[in-house]
Amino acid sequence: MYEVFLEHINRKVPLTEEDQAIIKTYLTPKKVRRKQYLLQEGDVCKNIFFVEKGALRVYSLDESGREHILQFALEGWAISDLYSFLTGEPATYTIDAIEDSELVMVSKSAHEELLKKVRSYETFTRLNITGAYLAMQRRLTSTISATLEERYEAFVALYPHIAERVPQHMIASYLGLTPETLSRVRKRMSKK
Amino acid sequence: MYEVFLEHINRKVPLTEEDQAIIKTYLTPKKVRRKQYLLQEGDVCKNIFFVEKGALRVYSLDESGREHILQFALEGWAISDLYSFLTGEPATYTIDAIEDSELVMVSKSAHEELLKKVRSYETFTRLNITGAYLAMQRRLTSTISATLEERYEAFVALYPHIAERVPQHMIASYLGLTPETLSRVRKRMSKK
DNA sequence: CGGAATCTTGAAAGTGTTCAAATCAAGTGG
DNA sequence: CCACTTGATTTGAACACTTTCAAGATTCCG
Repeated sequence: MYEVFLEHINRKVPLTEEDQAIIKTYLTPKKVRRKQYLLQEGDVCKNIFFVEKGALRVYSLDESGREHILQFALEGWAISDLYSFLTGEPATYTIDAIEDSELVMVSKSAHEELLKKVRSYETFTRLNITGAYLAMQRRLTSTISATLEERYEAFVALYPHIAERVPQHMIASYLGLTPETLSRVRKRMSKK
Repeated sequence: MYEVFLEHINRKVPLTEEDQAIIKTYLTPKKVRRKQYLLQEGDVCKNIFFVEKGALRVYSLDESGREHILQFALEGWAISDLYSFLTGEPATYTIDAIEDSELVMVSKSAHEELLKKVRSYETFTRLNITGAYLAMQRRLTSTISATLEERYEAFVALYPHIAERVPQHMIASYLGLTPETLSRVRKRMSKK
């Protein structure tokens, strides 16, 4: 158990056997079914989830009830409402499962102790958040300056596995446009 | 010298006198004039800059030569093309000074050594990037789901000091709209 | 003072959204 | 395994909003 997760850390920061043993004692496994909530807007986010298997999404809801997907997470990815997790404020995002999934949970107290006790865990956390920051930076730049075609193309090029597994209206939501528009964009593109 | 920078770290992670002394040996001061480049697209970004005084911006240029501002940086903020800095790839962003500014530079080798030698520096780096990540997440959510009025209002509420010191067309660029549109948005808002 | 940059305003063009309906695909229960 | 219900995707037409292009007004800085 926890192999996917530990292997994922190991790829970024080499872990000693001892580190691995310590880390394991702080982890909790969790299985969720398709459409099941992991976090609902308004609740406090008490965990970081690592995906061992399956697919999830984080999204916000606006006044008119529309969903805006902030992030997808497949195998090897981490998912959380980080602001709520760190501050204890109510979550502004909702997390649910797109497919039946198997997760590893790290609670807030576990996370804090691991940061203190296992330096490699802090380094892993730093590298992880740095990667997430850079990915989001690219996405923001593309959202602000690229055409719809380019944005959809860039998404498929960067996350082909997601495009295959996730319904189109969710990809539209991630890209910040309506399902109708994405359908038309795809049609325009297929004509070339 | 370096007081603003060290004080900024201290606010996030308490530093011992010894830590401070070590860190100081890795820093280099730099002054730049208004409109001066710190980094140009295509060059490799060799430093992280901390602003002690002044105002800077990071932006990308699209095919038609339009500027898209990714970030402003005032006193106490850090600025860099992090992807280029970390990977050694050519920068996709340009950095220049909006006002005459005083900076503290951390070179790549200095950054790496500090991460290894001074644990508080790694913790500071982790907290810093986490804060930047959360700020960008809010911005992305607002870009995708809010109206122009709301986005401009949120920007002014969050960064009043920037709105005062930076020309409007740069704020328009940051928000991802044309200067004309921002002018009209402001007019609409003032009528209420 | 004078030129450059900035901000504002107008009208036309372009682009994405909305709303409604049709088509297609998938999952469920009999 | 088929019939049925529900969800997802596509298409069309009218509409709303932002951009573009051009020009005028204002402010800033050398």
